[in-house]
Amino acid sequence: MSRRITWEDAACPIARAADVLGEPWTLLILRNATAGTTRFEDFRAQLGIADNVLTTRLAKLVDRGLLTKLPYRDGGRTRHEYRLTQAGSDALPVLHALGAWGDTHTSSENARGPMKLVHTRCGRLTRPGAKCDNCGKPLARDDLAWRGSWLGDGEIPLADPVG
Amino acid sequence: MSRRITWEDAACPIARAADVLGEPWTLLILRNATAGTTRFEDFRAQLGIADNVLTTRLAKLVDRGLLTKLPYRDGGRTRHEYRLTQAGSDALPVLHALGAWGDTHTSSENARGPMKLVHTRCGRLTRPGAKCDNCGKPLARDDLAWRGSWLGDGEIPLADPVG
DNA sequence: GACCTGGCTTGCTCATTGCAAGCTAGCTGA
DNA sequence: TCAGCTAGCTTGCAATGAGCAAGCCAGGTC
Repeated sequence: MSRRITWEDAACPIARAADVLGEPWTLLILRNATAGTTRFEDFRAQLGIADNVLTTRLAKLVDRGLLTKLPYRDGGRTRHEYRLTQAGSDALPVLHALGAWGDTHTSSENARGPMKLVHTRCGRLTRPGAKCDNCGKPLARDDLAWRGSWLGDGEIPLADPVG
Repeated sequence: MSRRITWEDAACPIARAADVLGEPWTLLILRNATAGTTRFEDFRAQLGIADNVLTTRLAKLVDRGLLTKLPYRDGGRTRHEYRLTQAGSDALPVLHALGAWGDTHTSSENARGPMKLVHTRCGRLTRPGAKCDNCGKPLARDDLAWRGSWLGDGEIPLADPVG
């Protein structure tokens, strides 16, 4: 027997979080969802993930409540998109903590400087946290954007959760 | 071919971090190392991880600089222990972010309340951050302890990095 | 000398991954 | 009308990875 262990019912919240977020691909799917990706095909193309793995990962994220599957109109037909829920958008501090660690303790030839967080209300860079480093106002998710690194040179607003 | 993808050289720091931290078991090994576990046998017993998987995970963590392998005296003989490096201890915000998410968005019959962070200098609970919520002093790693959840009722000081 | 203990390694089996191909509903184009 | 396309899956196959059990080895103790 060799079924992979689950920590879904662990006493430790870190273990329960790692049960979803600690699988290969999941953190990157969440990263891209936070940057606004919603569609199967776009996740596939952006990540280079295999279709069947993407299918199972998206299903698990929906099952655990981080994403929700919503119908949308594409021309005259109905398709589905995966949108962040509140729980999914609440994983943002995890992504920022990972990004900070990665910036400090890893390097890559392909990296073009660290990933930056922009407070669009004042237009300046800030660290993640309760308030903007620059203007001191509370950092609402709607006023945040990512810049640099894998994103190219553009500024990417953080996706709103549904609901 | 089916070799698992590596994000070691990705442009994105989140991806580079996820390359190490996003593997099954790795976050839990780091959690236990932060709580003071240093020896192969203790990791094995505490986590219930298979020996060969533990071997490969520890090796990768050493290779990526999160742990270091140090000799120590056991009776008259030399053994080895795995100690957190600075890079390994800098992953603490990742663990706290995961814990916070897990506390908020997952539940378990086995959970006995959330995991808490104690500022041992003032003896009160605080949230992770730059300063203690209670006494306002800067939160040094040496003054922090975990309490509750998977740890039982005791208070566990956070392991010091070597170096 | 027999046994123990910590830290691996090896061998086996099943699960998961990567890849490629196929499938389906509903569109577009001719 | 009918081939072709597209998004989103599903299926099949080969290779890697996980879980388990057993074995190995050095340096102890009994």
